[in-house]
Amino acid sequence: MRISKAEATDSVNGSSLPRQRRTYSIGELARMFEVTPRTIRFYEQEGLLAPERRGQTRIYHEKDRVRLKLTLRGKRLGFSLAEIREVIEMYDAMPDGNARQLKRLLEILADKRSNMERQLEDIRLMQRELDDVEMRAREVLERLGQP
Amino acid sequence: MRISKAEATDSVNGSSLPRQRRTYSIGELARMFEVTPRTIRFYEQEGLLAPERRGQTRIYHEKDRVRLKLTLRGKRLGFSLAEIREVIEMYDAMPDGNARQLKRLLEILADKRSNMERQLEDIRLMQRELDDVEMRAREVLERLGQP
DNA sequence: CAACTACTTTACGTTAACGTCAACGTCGTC
DNA sequence: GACGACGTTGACGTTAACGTAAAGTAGTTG
Repeated sequence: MRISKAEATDSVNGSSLPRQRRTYSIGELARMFEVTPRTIRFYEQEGLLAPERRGQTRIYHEKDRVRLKLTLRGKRLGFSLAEIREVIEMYDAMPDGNARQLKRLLEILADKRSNMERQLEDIRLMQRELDDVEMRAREVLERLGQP
Repeated sequence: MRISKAEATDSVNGSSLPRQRRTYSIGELARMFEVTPRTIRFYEQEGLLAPERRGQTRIYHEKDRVRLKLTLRGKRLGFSLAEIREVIEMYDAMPDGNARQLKRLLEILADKRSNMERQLEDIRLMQRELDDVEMRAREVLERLGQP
């Protein structure tokens, strides 16, 4: 569990200004999200990214950046790369997806939802624990005469 | 990311009724929390649990059960066993803890807190994504004439 | 008492998610 | 034209968190 901070502001699809012709090198992207190039290449190998190529070199567009962002967010929520890929793949296949696939997608989404409900509850409970522990710790500190 | 459900209701320390003389075998505990005995032994080996012994056999009390519960909750929130152990250890050492240790504990707690703040935000964002994807999926299904 | 069942230790295997290192190509620039 | 920064592809190493299999013990049940 890293504690990154940047993650470049930008909404996911509500792009009002199509000043989008920006591209990124693997290094830029890596610094942006505080990961290593190795990580990004690994995600590609796992089917989470599919950047353009100029010769050997990878060229990343906005779409790729957004995917990477979603991937990292998913990771922080404890999803495996395989799970994330599954959703991404289905999302991409959506416009022409058959009914069976779409229903499967809805299932997965429902699953992730309940997962997050549980996490919300876990967080609430955990916060109480932390409150409790912190209170006790402060009490002891008090008794030690050290504010 | 498993989707368990049980996790035996019971508050963490607000025990109004001290009908506490219940103990558990490793198997009982395992079924309770839907983990394997192996997992529980592993947690002990990693210093997260320290059950009583009757001969060779492990005997778990309420205290151990609560610890296990907190451990699993921590895991679902993405904490490593090492992190969880650190907090548990400091918590146990609290009554006679020196000021330095206590301040360190408060630091760790603050860290976990900010971690969870971020997770809350991640969850909100992720829920929006899911809403979005689900909407699109339903639209396509609609167009296929299959409610 | 034999067969279960649940428990134990020891030890090696496995998986995910990268890290690390080698060996090489390609720019820009001093 | 040598240097440094950045990129590439293998390929092997590493860590966390268990799984799995072997081999033994302890209680109880028909």
